[in-house]
Amino acid sequence: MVPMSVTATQRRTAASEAWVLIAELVASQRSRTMCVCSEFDLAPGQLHALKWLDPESPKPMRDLATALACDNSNVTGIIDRLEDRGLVQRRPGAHDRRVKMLVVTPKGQALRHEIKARMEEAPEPLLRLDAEEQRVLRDLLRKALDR
Amino acid sequence: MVPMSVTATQRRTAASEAWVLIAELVASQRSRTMCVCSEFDLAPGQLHALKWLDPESPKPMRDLATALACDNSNVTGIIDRLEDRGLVQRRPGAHDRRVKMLVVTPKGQALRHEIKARMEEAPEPLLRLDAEEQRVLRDLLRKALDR
DNA sequence: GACAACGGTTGCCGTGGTCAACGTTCGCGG
DNA sequence: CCGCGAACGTTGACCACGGCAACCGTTGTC
Repeated sequence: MVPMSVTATQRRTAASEAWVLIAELVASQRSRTMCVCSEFDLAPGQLHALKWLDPESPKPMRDLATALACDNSNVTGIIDRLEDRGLVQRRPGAHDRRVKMLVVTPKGQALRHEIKARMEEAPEPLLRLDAEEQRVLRDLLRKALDR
Repeated sequence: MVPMSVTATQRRTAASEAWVLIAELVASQRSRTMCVCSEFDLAPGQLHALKWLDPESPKPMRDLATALACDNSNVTGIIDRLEDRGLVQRRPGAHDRRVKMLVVTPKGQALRHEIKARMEEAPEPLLRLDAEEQRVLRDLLRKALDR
């Protein structure tokens, strides 16, 4: 076995354990997420796409595909359905006629706002921490994610 | 607006912000999860099922459906594919002949072990915290999840 | 013994994941 | 200026999974 410093070993272990717990927390909230989907009659992919889109500045479909970590062709279908509902609009790119920019309609913006509000509600396990602990947790995550 | 104590307001805000950051962290690791899936040539559902199954004690399909927060009929297909690969086995229930217990084969156990090892690797953002911060993060999550 | 309830399977349908192939557009080098 | 490769989006095919309804065999209860 390759020798490893004590601190390096501990670093990996604690972070790994934290990661497992995070995965567990998210998994335990899966049904709640699904509830939000059915509440707004949106499929998961459509929900994620609408949540990611920026009403302030239209984004090319390519960027959405990257954000969702999926194929380009996949985004076509998702946007098709969002467009059918009048939540999003395809608009030809200004400088590059290959790209299509995704514009969130007013109707889409309203729905997006509701969705975000519902999804940002903290799950029960986190609410069991006291105020100080919650702040510490938030700050650690901010630091890790470089915010 | 309904009056609310300062502490209650702060509680909700900090926990909610933490939750948003957690969602962001998990989303940023989606492509890595997909890599693990393709690495072992398993679809996401099959991977989660195999990960959840307990080689030590067979579980009824019903419990798996509950754990995956999905319909019973869905589990049938997932187990079909895992069984076709010889990773799990259906076994008639001992006391109740309606239920089928899911047994992980030796081959399935080996694969499960590999999968868990790969999925437990901490993502890069968490590794940027120092050892002490990682421990604090882990302990907070443990407390929240009641471990 | 009839009957509701439960576990699992099957069918159908919609969503979304991959991949290959295609049309349009862009940028670059000859 | 022309040609060529690369990029963006779409389409088609195929599979994995999500829900729902209907069904069968079993179980527990009245």
